[in-house]
Amino acid sequence: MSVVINLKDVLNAQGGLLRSPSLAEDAAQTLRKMILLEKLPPGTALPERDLSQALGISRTPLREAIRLLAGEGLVQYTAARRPFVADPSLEEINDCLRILGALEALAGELACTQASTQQIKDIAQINATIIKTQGDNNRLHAFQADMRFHQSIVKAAKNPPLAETHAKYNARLWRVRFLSSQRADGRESTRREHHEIVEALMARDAPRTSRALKAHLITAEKNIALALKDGAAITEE
Amino acid sequence: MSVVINLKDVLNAQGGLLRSPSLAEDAAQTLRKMILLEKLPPGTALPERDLSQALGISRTPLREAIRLLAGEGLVQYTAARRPFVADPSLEEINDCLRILGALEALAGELACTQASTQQIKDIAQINATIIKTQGDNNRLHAFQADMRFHQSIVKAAKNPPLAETHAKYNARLWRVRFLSSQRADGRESTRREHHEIVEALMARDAPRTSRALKAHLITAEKNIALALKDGAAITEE
DNA sequence: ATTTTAATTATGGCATACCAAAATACAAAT
DNA sequence: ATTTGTATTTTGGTATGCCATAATTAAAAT
Repeated sequence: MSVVINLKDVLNAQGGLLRSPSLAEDAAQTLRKMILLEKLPPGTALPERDLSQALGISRTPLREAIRLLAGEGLVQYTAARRPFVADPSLEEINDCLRILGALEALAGELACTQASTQQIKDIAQINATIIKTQGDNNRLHAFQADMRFHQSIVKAAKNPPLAETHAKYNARLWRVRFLSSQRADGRESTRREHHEIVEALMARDAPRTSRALKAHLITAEKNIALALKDGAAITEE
Repeated sequence: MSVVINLKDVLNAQGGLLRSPSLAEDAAQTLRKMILLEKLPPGTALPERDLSQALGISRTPLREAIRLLAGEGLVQYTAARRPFVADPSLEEINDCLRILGALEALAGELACTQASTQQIKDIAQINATIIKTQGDNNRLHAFQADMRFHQSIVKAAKNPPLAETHAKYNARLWRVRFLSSQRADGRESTRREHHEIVEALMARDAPRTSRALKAHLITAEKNIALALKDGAAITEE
């Protein structure tokens, strides 16, 4: 062809400020969303050529995006190194939940000594919002608020690597946790446990906070097991 | 040129069985060793072209190798997205050690219920070997035995994601832990703490094992701080 | 009809070339 | 000598093409 246009420039001109510097990260974000919202259900093959064409980029950045997701555990490889959307068994999910529990317990412990009073206030504030929007029919918003609650605790621990690893396991478990959050079952116990967590944090009682968070994650484990039993939109192993 | 040789084939023919299926992973392993042994000291720039040429591969797999190491925290990026060997501050090291402590505590807890008696015997055996080779002058061997001790505990927990994340933080801390292990200081307390860990495991006492491992990592934190104070081969921040 | 085997196709791994932006070196001006 | 502006070089990001192998299909033999 005679005229070559640079996609990056075009998008930069159009999108204005909010452009990521890398197509790979953009693609990773897009694929992440598609996986979590089950546009790409567990088990789906992820051929480089098709996907890159679908996203309008070349194989190189798409490949990198898939590697990123693999690092997060959202994508796995077959023996022949073909990537597909991870399809974790209940056992694997529980393995991850226990890790998440340990990470959040540590975060809570650290937050008791590291968090500013403002940060603890913020955490309490987020929880208040969760309670207020309890009745809303928009489950996605409620769920995202819950995620913010946990993230703000981890952030208050002021341990960047911890925040990073926590975020990774969070992403990995996002789908099943969202699924589980859509059931009314655990809602009351969630409310109670959140309250206990906030109380413990405000008292800056590290062991108590740690215990409360660990217990909260065990409850989550139970609720997820129930949600998966019901089948819902989840593919069975 | 007229004759094109395929490097992969040549290496396969030469190296025999022990070939990794991917140049990227090979390169990652090579670079990992170079970083840990300080052939590539903290702060060293990692330009894609030079490195790929040095390793005899193209930029594509080298790039992927660097991304892998970045995922492990061994490599960081500048604002301009130029990779360099990570140069963690003492604070960052301590952040990681606390995470490692939480992970190993969880592993010990799980191992108490999940490990086979054979696995616990193996762990005790590894510790016996460590004690036996205490006086050896080959500190690298002694250190590697210590690593095996901790890894075998994590393995006994039978939680693959936990093992993976643990390995990652282990790699990230390998250099400083090795450095610290070369001092005689903490050797006696290490011996004592290892003993307590093994005892707790054999008793399958989960809280005790958890406590012992957490305490062991806190000791490590202290020893590392001392080792870094002395300067040694570590670049100051 | 079933199993084997051969041909074909699909797919990931790798090398290479080009581009834009960042870093650097250098020149000129003060 | 210091600073500022400009040219040059370096470097990471991306697209593309080729290759070897795995996956699949077709054919043939039993």
